[in-house]
Amino acid sequence: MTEKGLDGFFEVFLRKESVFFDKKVLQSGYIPETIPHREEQTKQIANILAPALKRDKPSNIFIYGKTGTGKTLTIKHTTKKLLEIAEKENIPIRVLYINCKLKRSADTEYRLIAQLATELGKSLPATGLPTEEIYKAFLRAVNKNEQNYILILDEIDQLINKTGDSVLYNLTRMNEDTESQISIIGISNDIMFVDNLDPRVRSSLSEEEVVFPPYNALQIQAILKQRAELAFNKDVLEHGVVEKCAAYAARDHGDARRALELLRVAGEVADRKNSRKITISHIDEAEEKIDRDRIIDIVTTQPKQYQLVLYSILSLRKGRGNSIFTGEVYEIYKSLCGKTNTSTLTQRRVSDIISEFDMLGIVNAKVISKGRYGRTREISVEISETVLPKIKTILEDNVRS
DNA sequence: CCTCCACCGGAAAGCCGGGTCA
DNA sequence: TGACCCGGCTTTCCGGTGGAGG
Repeated sequence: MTEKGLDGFFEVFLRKESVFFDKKVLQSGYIPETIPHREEQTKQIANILAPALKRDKPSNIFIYGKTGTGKTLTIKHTTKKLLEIAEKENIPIRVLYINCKLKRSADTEYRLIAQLATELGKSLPATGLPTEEIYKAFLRAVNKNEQNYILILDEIDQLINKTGDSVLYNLTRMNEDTESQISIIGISNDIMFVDNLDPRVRSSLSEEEVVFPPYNALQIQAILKQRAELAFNKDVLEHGVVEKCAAYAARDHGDARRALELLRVAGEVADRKNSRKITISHIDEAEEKIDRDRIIDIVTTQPKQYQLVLYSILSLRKGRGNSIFTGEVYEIYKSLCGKTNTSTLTQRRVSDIISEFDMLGIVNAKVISKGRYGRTREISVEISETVLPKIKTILEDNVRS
């Protein structure tokens, strides 16, 4: 494209009609004014938190529900309203929201507490100090201005599974050492999570419990309609589009986030095709695109050793059907390491890497017994045929360099 | 019914690179 | 500078095991 052409391109782009009126509405950070089909939960949470306005300590809350059931949204919405009132009436309440899954920021005990302290204005080194020191700093920050603190720990199960429940124990016990009041709201999408907790921690964390059931197809439709109204220009949605989006999402446990993403991407597809309407076939394309992007993203961001392992699996796949075993993979992997001058990991480690691929859903590995011939994992590739060639080229390039 | 394969997968410990502090 | 801390990645060690074949 020549420079002139590029100017033209941008100009055309600017003038081009879009199906979107306000795309933000479909993005994940958007908090709508009302949350359909969550009235019950909103009310419960509001009831529990309200005492904070009278300077009492609200009970700790444990919230659970599958992904995309509106947990985070509802909590944010409710606390936002609470804060508005508090501000108007001059009541000191501080809400701290932490997502425990965020890598390198709140996924260990040290980092979580450091993050909390940082939010309260203490700047702390990201590493180096004893954990106890970090607690003290946090406590000092909390004590500095006496008030009610509401601590929201999103995806708390991730944190606890990794680091054990001592963090929660320490946090719940902190109230004894301070004049301020700290309430904890734990959000989890694993229902079993509480059962594995230390009984003391469990009883104090789940003084109150709020459950978010999955949405059904009709509810998802309502949500989509509410957002579509704001996000799109008039009359761009072809008949049946919302219904189809909802159906996709309802198919696996009513994940509203996915439904919204699907709708957004479908809009982008329509835009790219200069279509002034979003049609049902755009939905299909969007679904495929989301799937493809996800896998490519996962694969390309893996470290080199992982890519070597995956490449070994893929090269074993052709030729024979779906029965690849750990031992074979390891053999190929070893020779690949030799060829590319990479340090070779132990089989134990490679075995873990295969499990991780399994969890990411790009491979299916189940343990089987071949009787006399030992026990191993039977590995099959879960990448759809349409993306495989692309993945392979990416891997080949990366593996070589 | 027993054996024994070829791994699985938990626990612990080591190494490294990030850092603090006196 | 050296003692010490945290966290991520690996290695070492090792007990455990489903089921085909004897």
